[in-house]
Amino acid sequence: MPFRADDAFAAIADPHRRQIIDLLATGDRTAGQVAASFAISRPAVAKHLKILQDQGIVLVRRQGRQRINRLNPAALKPVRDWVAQYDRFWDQRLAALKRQVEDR
Amino acid sequence: MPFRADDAFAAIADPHRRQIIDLLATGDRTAGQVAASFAISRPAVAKHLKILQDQGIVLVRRQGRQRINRLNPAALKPVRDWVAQYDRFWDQRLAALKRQVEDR
DNA sequence: TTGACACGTAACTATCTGGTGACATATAAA
DNA sequence: TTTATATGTCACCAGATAGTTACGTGTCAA
Repeated sequence: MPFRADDAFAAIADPHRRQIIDLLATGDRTAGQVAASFAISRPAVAKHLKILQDQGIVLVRRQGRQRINRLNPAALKPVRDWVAQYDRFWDQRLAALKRQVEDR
Repeated sequence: MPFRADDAFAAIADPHRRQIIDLLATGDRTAGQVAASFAISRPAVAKHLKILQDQGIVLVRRQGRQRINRLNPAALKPVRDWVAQYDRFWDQRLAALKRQVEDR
């Protein structure tokens, strides 16, 4: 049984999708604008966008015949939290500070 | 051209591999011990371990006929750093503190 | 040396994935 | 209404992935 790519971890596994996220971090973009930034075809980008949308990482609002994509970084929190477990292994000081902040 | 799963992001995309990482975080384990913790076959686990080893996320030392696997969380840093870019979106305060620490 | 054990590595299969081109739909403009 | 634009979606393909069983290799014990 192969695993289903249905979580945030799988969503960010693809380099193109990470690039899309990084691009949207600089500002909202229509699907066409996003596609124009990549060498792959528009349908390929649309698929990536859909996967990101399904995970809530990208939110869409319609504006006329355009669909404006907006980054929702909060959806990355599961990934961030999982990885943050291991912060202490490479940065004790930072982890200690972080715990202080979070426990407050 | 499909993407090659050859980075840390792809390595942690599989739920089994994250479980292996979480298991090794509690202590070193032989390949057999790791395999015993999962419903999938031993070769399947061996493959996952190899992928993690190739990324440096898991280190191996031989001890007689055993191969002891040890977690090397520092190899997760690329993931952590990428995700951390977006910390500020959901926790301004924490991000500010972090920058203070890191810039020092 | 013989056998058991721990482990890695084929070889193979089913399924998922990312990609493409062609087509459908909906909105804006002429 | 007609045409152009923006976008989503379908059908399909090649390659990657995760899983299996079978087998090979090296090490310890009797």
